[in-house]
Amino acid sequence: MSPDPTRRSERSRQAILTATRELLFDVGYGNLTIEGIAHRAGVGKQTIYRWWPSKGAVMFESLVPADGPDAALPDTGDVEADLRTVLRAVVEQFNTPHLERMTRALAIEVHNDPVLGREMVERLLQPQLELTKERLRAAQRTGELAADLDLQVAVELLFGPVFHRWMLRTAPLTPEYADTVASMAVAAMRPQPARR
Amino acid sequence: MSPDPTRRSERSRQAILTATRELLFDVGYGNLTIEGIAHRAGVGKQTIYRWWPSKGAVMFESLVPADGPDAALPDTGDVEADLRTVLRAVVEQFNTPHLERMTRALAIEVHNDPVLGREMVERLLQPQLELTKERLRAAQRTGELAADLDLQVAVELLFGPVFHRWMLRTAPLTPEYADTVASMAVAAMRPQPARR
Amino acid sequence: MSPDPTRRSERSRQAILTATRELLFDVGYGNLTIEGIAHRAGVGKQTIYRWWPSKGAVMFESLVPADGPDAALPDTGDVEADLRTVLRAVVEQFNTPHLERMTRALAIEVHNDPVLGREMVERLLQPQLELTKERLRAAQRTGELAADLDLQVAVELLFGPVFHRWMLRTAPLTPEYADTVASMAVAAMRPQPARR
Amino acid sequence: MSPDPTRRSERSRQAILTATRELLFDVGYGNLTIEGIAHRAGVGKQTIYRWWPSKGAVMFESLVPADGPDAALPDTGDVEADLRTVLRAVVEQFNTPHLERMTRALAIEVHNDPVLGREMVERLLQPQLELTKERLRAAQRTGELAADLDLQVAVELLFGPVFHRWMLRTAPLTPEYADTVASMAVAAMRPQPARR
DNA sequence: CTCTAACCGAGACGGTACGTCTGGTCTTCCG
DNA sequence: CGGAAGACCAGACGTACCGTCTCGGTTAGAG
Repeated sequence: MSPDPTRRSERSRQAILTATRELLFDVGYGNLTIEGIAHRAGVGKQTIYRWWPSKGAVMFESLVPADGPDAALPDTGDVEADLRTVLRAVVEQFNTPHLERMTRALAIEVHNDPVLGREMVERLLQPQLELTKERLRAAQRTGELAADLDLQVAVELLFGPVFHRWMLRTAPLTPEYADTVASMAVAAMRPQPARR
Repeated sequence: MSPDPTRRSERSRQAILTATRELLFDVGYGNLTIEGIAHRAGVGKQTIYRWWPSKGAVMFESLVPADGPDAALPDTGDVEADLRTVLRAVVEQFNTPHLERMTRALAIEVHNDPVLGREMVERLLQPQLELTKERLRAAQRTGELAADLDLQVAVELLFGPVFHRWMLRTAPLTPEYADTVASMAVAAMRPQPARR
Repeated sequence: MSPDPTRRSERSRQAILTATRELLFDVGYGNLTIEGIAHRAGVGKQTIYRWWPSKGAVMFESLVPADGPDAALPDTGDVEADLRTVLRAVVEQFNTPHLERMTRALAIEVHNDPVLGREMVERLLQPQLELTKERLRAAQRTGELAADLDLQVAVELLFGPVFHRWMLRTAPLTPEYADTVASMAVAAMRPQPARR
Repeated sequence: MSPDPTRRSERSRQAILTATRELLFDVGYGNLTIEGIAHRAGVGKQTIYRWWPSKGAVMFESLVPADGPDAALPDTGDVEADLRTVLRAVVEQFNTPHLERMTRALAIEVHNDPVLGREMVERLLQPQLELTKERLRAAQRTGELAADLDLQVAVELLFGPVFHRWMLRTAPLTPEYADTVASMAVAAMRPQPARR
């Protein structure tokens, strides 16, 4: 029924993924076409349709990192400082033009196609969030952060504001902004003293 | 050069905007076409192209509320409670299927077209954020919140986590989640005691 | 439903028919493509599909003569001589390379598509046969040919052998062959003396 | 270089020819594809390309009769009667739907591919014509027909009209028509008395 | 009775063309 | 003269086949 993966040409696969990445930079996601990818990759259209169900799926796979195992976050003993470092990195990534293009393309596909979107989030985003959660867990153990903190909420408190500003372009994404968000989020995550 | 707006047929304009809204629900943004809108509205394509520069612009205008002046947020004297109410309303809106569809369509267009996106944000989002900021200002005056709080950061701390979870579908958007986010954000916004 | 012929662009129509004729000569019927016609004519594919149901229909229309009213056959008073003239003309036409190409293309379409084939035969062939029948009728009136001759059979007796040899390439099509066929066919069409 | 015929799988060969014949009836020549044949025959495409140069060649071979040596024509002593029998048989064959389909497929290929066409004519048609010529020769010996009759012309005079009517569908192919053509053709072939 | 070369089924590959759909522009005619 | 209607050029869509090319797995004849 579905094609035999052992017969698949790795050569063509790589050419398609590379061409997709290049075209994404050159012409943008809105002008990305299957025909364009096939032509640039020197490949028949059917070879794309045989292995991917949609344009979004090709783009997604073309952007999945070759995934060496993600390095753990730094742990200086000061969780707030470490999270500032993380958020500054995120902000920098959002400010890098070609990474921004790619990320917006992914975001559009997340909105367009829930199924594919879920996979993108799981494969591209969750591993990053997981690293952050790991650092937060360590901070819980040292008592820097509240023991009963919901870690999923915590990462959203950290990254949500940055996403919001990036997506909606309501203000510039600066390193200082990253610091502010990190500080405030950590403030909310610390063990709350008497209050309550 | 550009068409004379006094000659414009209000009848056609309304038909186009209504047809756009209906099609957005029926077929989704990805399958929304200018031809489809023209046909459903009983209008020539040229009439659309004459008055709007792009598909996104038509959609945007079709979704702009008839804008009675937005009511101010409630002020019970307890800013945290009031913000919980606000976030619960946002969550409910994100959980209403046809509003979700519309919002995702807008989000896609924000990513696609920065110029149009800016306008959308200004006309549809900023007024809502402004109301929230107003409530926060009141809370600053009563001393509930820190006097030096950056209000733009504050609203992002409130709405960012909800956007993040909605956009990426990482976990269900529940009223309890709204409460948690509101509480934590407010915790970060209160005057910080000795610390610092 | 079907397109409004009053809106039709005569410019495009002529460009398409001309391009079709040229391509028929250049690349042959087997390599004639709709895309090729559209490109050569500087026309969108849809403009072809809007007005013609098939490749054969375009080709057919491109080959229909601008039809000034066909001149009558010569009448020298000697029907056999006149028919030799006619058959020699047919043979010459079959021996002209680009006319042969066109005629074989038409023949293929006659076999392929009975409906279109019928129309081709009626519009392209029948008028020629009718002229011949007219000449035969005159010969019947002068007593040269049998009064009870079935004219449809008569024209088939004249042209059938030539078609046969042309189609099947069983032997060269020479003027002498035309003469022989004309003579024998006329012999069969003359009033048969005692016999009967 | 070219494949070793001793290794050829007779099983596959037969499966291909059978599948071709079946598909010719089922879907028609225009919709006959190599892939379809391969699939129906349970055979790889390469096995077809290895042994035949073109679709037409496969079809041709699939239609070549198993050729027991063709029986001679009847000889009742009355050449006109015998030829009526022959032409009635031809007419009947043209009126048999699946034989008609096959014959039109062959005709198309004759027009398309002169080289293959020549082979088709030689292998499928000429043997039949030869039998007819043999009968005509016998009639020449008995004096029924003119001694100087060109036999190639003679068979074309007999079969040409029938081909013409069949190909162009200008009128129904009836047994009476066969009789008429036979009678007139024979009239033209008899020794011409004084006339000329 | 192996060994090995060729054929075999299968089907992926780079391509071409199909017929359809939509985008954005241009043209015609109606009110 | 604006607007409905829709034809126009352009070109991407996803599908069907083309003819070539691997891939293992028989299979048959030479050693």
